[in-house]
Amino acid sequence: MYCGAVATQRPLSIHSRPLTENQADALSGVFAALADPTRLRLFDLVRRAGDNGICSCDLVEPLDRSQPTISHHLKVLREAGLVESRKEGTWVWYSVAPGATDSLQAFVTK
Amino acid sequence: MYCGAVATQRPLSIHSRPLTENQADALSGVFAALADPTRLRLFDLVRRAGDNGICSCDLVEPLDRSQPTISHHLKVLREAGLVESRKEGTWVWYSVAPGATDSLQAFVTK
DNA sequence: CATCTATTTAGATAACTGTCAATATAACAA
DNA sequence: TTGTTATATTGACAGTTATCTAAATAGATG
Repeated sequence: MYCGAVATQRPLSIHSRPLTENQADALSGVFAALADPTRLRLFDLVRRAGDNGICSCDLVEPLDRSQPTISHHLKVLREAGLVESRKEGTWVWYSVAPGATDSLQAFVTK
Repeated sequence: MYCGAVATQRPLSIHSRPLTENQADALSGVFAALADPTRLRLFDLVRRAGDNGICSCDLVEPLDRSQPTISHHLKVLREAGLVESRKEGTWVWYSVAPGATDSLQAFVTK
């Protein structure tokens, strides 16, 4: 068990502590939302669309997946807080949620 | 199919194009490595250890998982290019790989 | 060599996930 | 109302994964 480790290392930030179980659950959930290639490309496409967003109907063809599959992935992204949607008639427009990647940035750049 | 979308949005960077399938595969793999709470906490602990790294034996107890499970997760992190390991006697020391989070930062901050 | 310890590998299992076809729902239009 | 279109939900299935116990490997030390 003892391997001669010494406690001389300096924490990355004096204000932060190791991730708690709850923090890790929450943050890993956001990572998980982007851990699928189809979903990652979906998020990328939505992000490129800017403030107007992009119609769900325009996301099926470029990703070569069935419409239900795209719908499912968009739901995952939405529930992870990465995108938001607004309904307009029969169409649904997706755009990047405000602060979507804040938690990721905070973790990845610290 | 047609939903009245107009191509007025400006790309996030004139130098970047939508993620290709290959790019998405690669990048989502890195996200996947951090998409598990235990692995995320592992990476966090390794990162806090600084340049010296941290002995694998000191990662089992704080995460409350069996030693083989921790070994498995460290392998996943290593294969994702997030950590590197060096053997010292019977112990293995883990530290953050150089440029570990570069691809994540590039995607998340763009 | 024999033994002890740290780590990895193997095998098993339960849970989760990405996908599709089929169906349901919702909104518009005639 | 009837029909058409866009999206969501359901149910199924194959593949992946997180976890454990048990066993194997590797290195240190008598």
